Amino acid sequence: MATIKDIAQLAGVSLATVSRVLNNTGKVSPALRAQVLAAVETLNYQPNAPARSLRRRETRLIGVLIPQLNHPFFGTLAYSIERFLFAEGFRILVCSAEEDAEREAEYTQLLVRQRVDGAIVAPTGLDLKWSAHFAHANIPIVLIDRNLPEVVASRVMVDNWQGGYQGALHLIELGHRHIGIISASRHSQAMQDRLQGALQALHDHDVAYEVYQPSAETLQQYDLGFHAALSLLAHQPTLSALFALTDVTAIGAMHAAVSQGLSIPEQLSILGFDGIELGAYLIPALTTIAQPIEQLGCKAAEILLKSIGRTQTTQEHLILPTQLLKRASTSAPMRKE
Amino acid sequence: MATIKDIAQLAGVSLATVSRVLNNTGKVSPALRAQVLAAVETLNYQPNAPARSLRRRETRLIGVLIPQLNHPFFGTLAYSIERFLFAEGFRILVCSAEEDAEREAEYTQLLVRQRVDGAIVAPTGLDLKWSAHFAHANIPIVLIDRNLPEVVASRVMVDNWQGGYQGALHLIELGHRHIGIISASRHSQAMQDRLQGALQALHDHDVAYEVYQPSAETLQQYDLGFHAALSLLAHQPTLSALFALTDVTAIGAMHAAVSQGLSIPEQLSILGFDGIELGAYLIPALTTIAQPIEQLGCKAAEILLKSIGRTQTTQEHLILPTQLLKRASTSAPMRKE
DNA sequence: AGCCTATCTGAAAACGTTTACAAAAGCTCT
DNA sequence: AGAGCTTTTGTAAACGTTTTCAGATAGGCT
Repeated sequence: MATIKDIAQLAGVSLATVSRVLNNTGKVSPALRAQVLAAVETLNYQPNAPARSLRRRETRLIGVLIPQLNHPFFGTLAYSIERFLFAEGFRILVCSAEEDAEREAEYTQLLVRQRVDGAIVAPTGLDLKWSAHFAHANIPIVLIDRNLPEVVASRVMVDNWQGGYQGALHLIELGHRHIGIISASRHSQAMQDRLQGALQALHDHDVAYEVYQPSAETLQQYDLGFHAALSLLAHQPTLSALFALTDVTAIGAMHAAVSQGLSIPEQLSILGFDGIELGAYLIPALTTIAQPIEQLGCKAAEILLKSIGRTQTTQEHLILPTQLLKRASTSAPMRKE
Repeated sequence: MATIKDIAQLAGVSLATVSRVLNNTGKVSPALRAQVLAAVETLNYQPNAPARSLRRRETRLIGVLIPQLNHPFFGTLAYSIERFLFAEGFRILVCSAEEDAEREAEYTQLLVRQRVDGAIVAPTGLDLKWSAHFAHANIPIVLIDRNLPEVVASRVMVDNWQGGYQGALHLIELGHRHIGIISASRHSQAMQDRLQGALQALHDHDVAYEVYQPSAETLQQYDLGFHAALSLLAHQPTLSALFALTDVTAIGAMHAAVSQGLSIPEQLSILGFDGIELGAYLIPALTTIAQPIEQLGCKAAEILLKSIGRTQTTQEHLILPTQLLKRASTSAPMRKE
């Protein structure tokens, strides 16, 4: 691989001059500039990023730490971040913590060692070790999706409470009077907020409900939705709608309903939460409370970029609204006679 | 951030000694080792990866260049690669080319500049510029999923022809005697292989068929499946099964069939190809010819790692078999009277 | 010609590691 | 005590950039 030295030699100039034309910094005469450029061309020179990072003390690398890369929500998130940052000349290092605090901390150290210029992290929330690593290395971070009050950092979140309210309201307005709610996790703040929002709407309109809370954290979301729906439907035959606090959970619930011979939405309405793309592919397509995933990623990246370089920045807290995506899995309840 | 120098100072030893204990290389007395380790601990030292890369002339970074990160197939692929390489102490730099040759080439240069130790690439196939960049920089690559005969490199592929044959055979054995095939792209070698395999099976068993080939490349796979199914069903009312050469295309076809009031699989069987996870979530769950996605990623990573460091390696060509995932979207044709 | 400025160029020092080499220190033996 | 080892340690030179600083060159004046 050609280095700046080779170029200097071939062009008959000094290292400094080469560096200057490569970076468009300082003054260099048109003649020399042309020679250098020619040499760059013939040698097919590509600057050595590690060397440059070492000297410049910046890597133009951003760490993206998410709980699961293969989950459609986080996949889309990573994708939107990648797109935004690419345009700004940054690359991303994706790390999938697998919902495991150990792995999360390990990955964080890796990012620190890599000297990323910043990081966007959707924490597992199980542990805060990782944040100390970033803090100690003085690496700016932006929290995304999952709120952790203890961590001081900018954050961009979704208004989960409002989403929960909105979702429940949708079902109420359709005419449902007995609604099942399937929560996806007992410990996640986001889930609690969604649940509280939904409950508020139900109270406000004086509608009956049942809540299913998972006992253990270990279950996969799909299975959880499946079992939750089965259990709710068995014990509460008058339920006419299910509000699953996660799309994947909602899909599990859909399968459970079908397995019981119920038709959706005629006999049972099902509402999800997240707005992942695959929901649109289902039959019937899933009505859902959509998070602005793309925007979440872009805003986080934008805020992060602003805080890189600054020594002291104020923390921004951005809360984005959810949106009801009315598709085919919800409708007015069937009249029972 | 603490450097090796700070450690040396605090521990009262030389830089070389610190480096030696950090890397477990060379001999160092237990006493000094302990002092160094203590200093590392108190200073919370994290090695500077760029500096290390510069000196060692290796980055432990692997580029992963895929056409679309948000496509479930490639998302899963990236994920499986990430997992495998993490265990081996490598990180990945994911790049999503967006099915755009320009972007692909641009990303390649980026990876070269980053001095990745190797790359796994699923080429868009539109152009070969990228491969020249890697070759010139002497960076080993492994081709995955899409075969490009012109590129000299190891590759791990799926036996698309056999998958096509297997899929058609499945439908034939169910009793279908008039089968529609929806190809997803006219130019992709993989699609052609799948198509040829399917046609062979149809000829071998003397079964009638219709093929739909997209005219332009621009359509999204889902829309393509939708329109293809609509067109086939309109012109060929005796079709009892559709074989879509891509899962997402199959999903489009499913929606089209439902929109025509057909029930799946009773009135129309639908078979996909890829084995993406979301197929299992559909109702009815999609029967498909599954690619061993996880294995594809792991094997590619494994082969790549073997060739890093070696100056001259033989090229490996690995061809993995597909597998029929019998789910709910195919069945024997309904008897018509 | 001589001086002053403005412009351009190059030598050399950094950035944080690893490593070849040499120096030092500890042995064992005569 | 010193020779001849082996083991442990330190010094200094790389790796490929960027950047400071001083030096060179050229032009415009008197």
